[in-house]
Order: sequence, then structure tokens, then C-alpha cells
Amino acid sequence: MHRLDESLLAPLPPFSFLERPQIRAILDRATSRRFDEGVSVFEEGAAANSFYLLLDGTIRVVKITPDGEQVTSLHIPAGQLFGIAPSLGRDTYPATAIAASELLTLCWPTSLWHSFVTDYPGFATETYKTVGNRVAEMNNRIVEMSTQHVEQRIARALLRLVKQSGKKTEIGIEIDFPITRQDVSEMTGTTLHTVSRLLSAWEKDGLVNSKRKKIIVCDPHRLVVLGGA
Amino acid sequence: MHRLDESLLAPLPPFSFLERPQIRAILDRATSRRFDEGVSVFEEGAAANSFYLLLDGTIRVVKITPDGEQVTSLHIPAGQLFGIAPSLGRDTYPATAIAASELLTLCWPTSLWHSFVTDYPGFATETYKTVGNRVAEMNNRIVEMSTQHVEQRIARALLRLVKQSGKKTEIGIEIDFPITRQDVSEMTGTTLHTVSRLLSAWEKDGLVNSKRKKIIVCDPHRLVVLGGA
DNA sequence: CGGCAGTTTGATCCCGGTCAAAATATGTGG
DNA sequence: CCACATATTTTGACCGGGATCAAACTGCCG
Repeated sequence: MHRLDESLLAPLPPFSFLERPQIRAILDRATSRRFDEGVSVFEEGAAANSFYLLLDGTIRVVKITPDGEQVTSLHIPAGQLFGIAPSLGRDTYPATAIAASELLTLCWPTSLWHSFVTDYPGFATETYKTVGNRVAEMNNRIVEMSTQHVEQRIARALLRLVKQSGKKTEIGIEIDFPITRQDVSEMTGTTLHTVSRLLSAWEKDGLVNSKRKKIIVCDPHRLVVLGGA
Repeated sequence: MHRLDESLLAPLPPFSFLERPQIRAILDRATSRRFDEGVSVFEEGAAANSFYLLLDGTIRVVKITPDGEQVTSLHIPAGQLFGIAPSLGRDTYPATAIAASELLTLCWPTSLWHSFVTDYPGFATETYKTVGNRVAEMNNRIVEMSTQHVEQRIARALLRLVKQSGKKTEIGIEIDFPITRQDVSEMTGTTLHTVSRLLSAWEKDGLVNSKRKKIIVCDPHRLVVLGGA
């Protein structure tokens, strides 16, 4: 295992209050792991033996229903902790984490969680802020699903992805990991058919520009309008 | 303010690890507050000045959309903490808490949160378990809304309420706070009309027995079946 | 170049929302 | 204790968004 640089962690919220030696200590106990696109980092219900920091790539957090349908509850962008079941007093992962793109992660055994929380000032606070944001996002999802039509939900889903993992191009903002119509439908509780029809229509209107596994939002503002006043 | 008894808190999870003197100290800093049915304890977006323990009654956690629609994201039964925005690093309440029935609460200023967490062993851990359960419940809501039909969602919503706040009667298990068709529709993302129709049909089948603002589940098992294999 | 993974598009159907109105409880003041 | 106002529930008729079924099309990779 090659030695990781401290400047990697210093700017990230959970570690931003720490001194270099502390970061060094944290890094020295970390394992670096790579995952290919599509593989799962851990599965729902499995023993939560490790927690992770996402250095590069995007995580898709999914739940799988008894009859095999997938529901995407969240996307996690680079720079955030994930698999932090212990923070909520769980000893098993509440959902499956899938690599939406090739991933680079740091990984610690869950047994270290407690010492991180007690030894490193700000670690707990910052971590719970992250949890808080995710809870807020889930809450919004629930409100959306209860009150909005499919078109609005899809518009908002795209905007969320763009805000979180958008990469500027000349033509618009691109979602910088591979994403299919099916993926979008699993985020919004619809079917790939409906998503396809909608994207086609939006493409005709110049709102988006999408290729196979790629979506570029060209006119975010009009998408916001579609997403509901 | 009359003196509260320590045996009130001792059996509740967040305090179960504490000694009597510690509980005494906590109680002495608490304010006891009563709320009438229908009033709101705090509003979404308001400064989170206090956190609460629900001694008696049921809380309905709602979000209100820009166009005035209400969405119920959670019900909280007696014995649990609520309004614990500080635990997720928020300084404002993420949702509105409404008294589903007459309430009795204890209330502490948010400024005490930090000292509770650091001074009382097990307090943080147990609290985060509660948060974890609520997150899990929200996750389930999302999965349900994405994959299930209205009938299944309503069946599950009733079962959840019955499990959480059920009171046994000769005829079945009764949801022990006033609840209207409208309330159920706000929990499931439907309309009161659909809920009414369904409840009428279920009543004919002997599955439930409902009066104005009252729902009694007579045959939970068949309801589980309806809720999805 | 064959084959799979992803996308598009059409045709059809039905669940559940919307509109409308009446029936039934509950509460309140005189 | 009754009469009226208000809140909740019920039921019917209708309709439309989006799921479902079906099939063709289009990259893309080995």
C-alpha cells in the first residue's frame, strides 16, 4: 500500500478541524480500495465492518425490494463519508452502495469509529451535518413523491445530480458519471419508458442533450421552472 | 412548576444508563409543557431553541409545500425525544411538529444539548439509535412510494400506526389518537376520497372498523397480505 | 460482424385523481 | 334541548397521466 498524502483529507469537512499529525494518524490506519463501475461496495443487511471515505467517483445508494426492483435513495459525491452505519447505532448497513463510476475510497474498520469520534474534535459534528443533509434530502424526496407529477420529479432529480456532480461543458452541465434512463427511473419511481419519452421531448426543446449513458443539462433554468414554481 | 418524578425518565432509552442523581439533574432543568390537539409545537424553519421529550400523546411531523399541501413524514409516539435538530448539526427545525392528540412534553433549551451528550453516558448513542430508526422508516417510505400501489401503501401505513400506537380493544387494535381520512391520505400521498373508498371496502370485509376520527384494525394479518407479500 | 445493453416509440389500458354533491357527526350558542 | 354551523365521511361519474405490453432501433464492445 502506497503512502497517501495528508493534503488529501485536510480540506474535507470531517477533518478540517484537525492538525496534520492527527490526519497522518488517521491516514495510516486507512486502507485504500478501488472499485469498478457497477460493483457493490457493501450490501444492505450485511454486517457493517467498515466505514468509507469516497475519494473519487460517485456512489449510488439503492434498496432492493423483495421482488427485485431497485430504488435509488441517494447519490453520494466524492469527498463524503459513507457506510457510516455506526453513527446511527446500527451494526448492519441499511442500504446497498453501488459504484456509479469507478471509485477510489479510503476504508477503516468500524471498530475505529468510536475513537475517531472521541479523539478528533469536530469529527462527530461534521459527520452529523452530513447525515443531516442526507436526511433532509430524503425528506424532500418523500414530499416530492407525494405531491409532484413525474415530469417535475424527473426535472428535479436531474437538477439535484447536476448540482451535486455537475461538470461544465461548452454545451451545458454534464452529469459526470454514467447514468441510464433506467437509473433515472429508479430515482424517481417511474419507468425507463416514461423517462425516455420525457428526455426525448426535452431534447427537442433544447433543454437537455443526452447520449447513451450521458445526460447534459443545457438549460437548468427552464428545468427549474418545469420542476415546479 | 411542580416537581416531576424520576421514575418518569428512568425506563426511557436515552436515560436508561443513568443514575438517579443524574436523572434528577436533567429533570430539574426541564420545563413541562402541555399542548392541545392540533396545535403545533414548533414550525419548520424556525430557530431550534428547544428540544423535547414526549411524555404522552402523539406527534405528527409534517412538511408543508409551497402551495399549502401537507405531507406527513413521520409519527412519533410517547417516550421519544423530538425536535432534536441539534443532533444533526441544524440550528433550525426541518419540519413542523403538530399535536395529533393532547400532548405532555418535557422541554430543554438547545444550549443544554451539548452538555447532555458529553455528561451523560449512553445519551448520545441511544439518541442516535432513535434517529437511525426514523431514517430507516423514511427510507421505507421512499421505497414504498416508488414501488407500491395506493392500496398497499395505505395498508402499510395503518399497520405502522397500529404497531407504534396501537391500543387493544375487544374488536381489534385501535389507533389511539384521532385520525381522519385526510390524515391518512397525507401519510400516503393520496386523496381523502381514495382513503375513504378503501376504508369503506375494508370495513365491508371486516378488515377494519372505523368511525369518525377513529380507526380500528380488526384483522392485521389480512392487512399485511394486502400490504404486499 | 454478431450480440447485448441501452434507447425509442407506438398502442392500449386502468388506477386513482378530480369534480360534484349528499349524508352524517360534532359542536355551539341561544 | 333544539337549531344551526361546521367538520368529516361517503359515493358517484368522469377522465387523464403514466404504467404496461410490444417491437424496432442504435450504438458499442469483443
